[in-house]
Amino acid sequence: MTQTSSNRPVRVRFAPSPTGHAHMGSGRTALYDFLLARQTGGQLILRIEDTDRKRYVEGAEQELYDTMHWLGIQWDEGPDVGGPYAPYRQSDCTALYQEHADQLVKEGKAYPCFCTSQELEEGRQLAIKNKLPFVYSGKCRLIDPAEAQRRVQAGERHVIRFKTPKEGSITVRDVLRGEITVENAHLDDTVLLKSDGFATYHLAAMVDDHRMRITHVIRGSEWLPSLPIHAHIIRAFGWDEPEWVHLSVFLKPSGKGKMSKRESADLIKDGYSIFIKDLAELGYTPEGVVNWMALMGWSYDDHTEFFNMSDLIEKFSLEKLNPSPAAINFTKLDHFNGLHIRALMDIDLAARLRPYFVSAGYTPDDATLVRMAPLLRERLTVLTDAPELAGFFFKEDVHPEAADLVAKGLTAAQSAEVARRCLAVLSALPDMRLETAEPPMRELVEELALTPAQVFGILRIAVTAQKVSPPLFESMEIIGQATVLKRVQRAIQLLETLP
RNA sequence: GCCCCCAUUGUCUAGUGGCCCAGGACGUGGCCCUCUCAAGGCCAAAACUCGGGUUCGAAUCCCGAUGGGGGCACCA
Repeated sequence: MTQTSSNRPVRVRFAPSPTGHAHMGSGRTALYDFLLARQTGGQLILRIEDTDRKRYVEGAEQELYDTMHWLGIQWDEGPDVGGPYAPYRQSDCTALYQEHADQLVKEGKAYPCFCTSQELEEGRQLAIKNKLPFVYSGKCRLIDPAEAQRRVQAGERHVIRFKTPKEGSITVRDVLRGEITVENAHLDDTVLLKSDGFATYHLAAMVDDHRMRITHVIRGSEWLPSLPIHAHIIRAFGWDEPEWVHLSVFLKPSGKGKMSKRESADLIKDGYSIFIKDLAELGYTPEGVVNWMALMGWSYDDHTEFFNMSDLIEKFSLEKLNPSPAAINFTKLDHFNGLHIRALMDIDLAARLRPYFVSAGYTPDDATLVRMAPLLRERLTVLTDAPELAGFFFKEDVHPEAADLVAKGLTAAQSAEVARRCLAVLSALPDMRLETAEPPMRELVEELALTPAQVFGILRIAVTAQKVSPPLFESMEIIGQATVLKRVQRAIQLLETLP
């Protein structure tokens, strides 16, 4: 049985390679790791898997830390925070992996392989021709160990391969899928140590998971095919296996195939991205992103979908994970983001909006931002919507299109007259508060025998220069009487220029 | 080509033999509210891939087909 909620503390690890931006797939894995660790009072370990020097990207590690922290994920052990099982960066463990590989060679469970990549490629071609699995021929298994040892010591270029059993089968257990049995004949003699002396994932991850006392390995299902090999390696060392949890893959929004680089580029044009760093810049909140990611492949019950981090820590369970591939649904992200924006308090929303106004070129003051918050809250899908919707609050002057000031069903001259009547009413007011401004304006609408839409429409364009805006009277209250009157006067002038 | 995994509305899912002529959410359409836009409320359309079993009874169990996905590197 799986041990999860209300069970003993887990030790889980999030083990990314610093090869690029963190995407939602790794974000979701890290999230589940974090939730499980917190729920059980266990530990989350961050481990950097940088055994491939060719793919290493400078700065990726720092960006990863920033991204995870933005999401609200913290770890208990890692290269940046230390811990009892250091080092937490695999490039610092090269000697350790070599010792483990040597041990297997000495025990006859692994062997040096001197084949060149050209020979390997020929082997693959042969396999295609004979409709056989693409596995290594095992040619170097036949070399006498003493002879192999001599060649290694002579400095001949080689790798270390695992001696996978050729007979029988192996059964492994995945928490979401149950037992999986594979014929050993279909398994490869996997490379453990590369010719540059660095370990492959297969060796390094198994050694580290063991020495770091990892209880649950949560990773993407692209690892499922190599799970039997990993089990063989672990058993060769005589270690205990962790619980294996292979998460479903994400499909592109159409549901046809995995996300590709090209898809990602197209996505940005629509204001979406699979990279978490981009999501932050596009105006998504960590709460929205977390809620959305958590529900991709996991569910709680029939009617609860709104979760914050502490809800998730309480409710998450491995049992409710879904093994089938899931199409990414960005409109659902929009939905969750809107929900979480609406759950924000005024002061919090104001603080989050500030940088977006700044980068749009405005100089917002905090007091105004806080007063605007209740007006914007229900109208935002992403935080980046705010400057376009509410930039007029911070503009000295506003520049409406004259034609837009003409109300539906009225001429320019009639609209100008309406604007003048509005000006008269508004300038007679003691202040611009909603309670003082709205009643007389409603009376004016009746007196003119027009609709509220006509009169307030003219005013809206005059004051905001926008056809769509936050509620008019509340907005005028924030802008203040002097500015409102100035803008209405300007609108009258504009209307008078029209034929 | 070989191996593995998966399969409920357009999408994410609930559902573990009778409570299901299948529930929720997003999206879509309509209505209400309304100073615009949202938000909110109400309503609607929309699914158990197919074929065989097992059983009194199957979305649920078994087999097969089909479809989808993943993997087959000295990448992780």
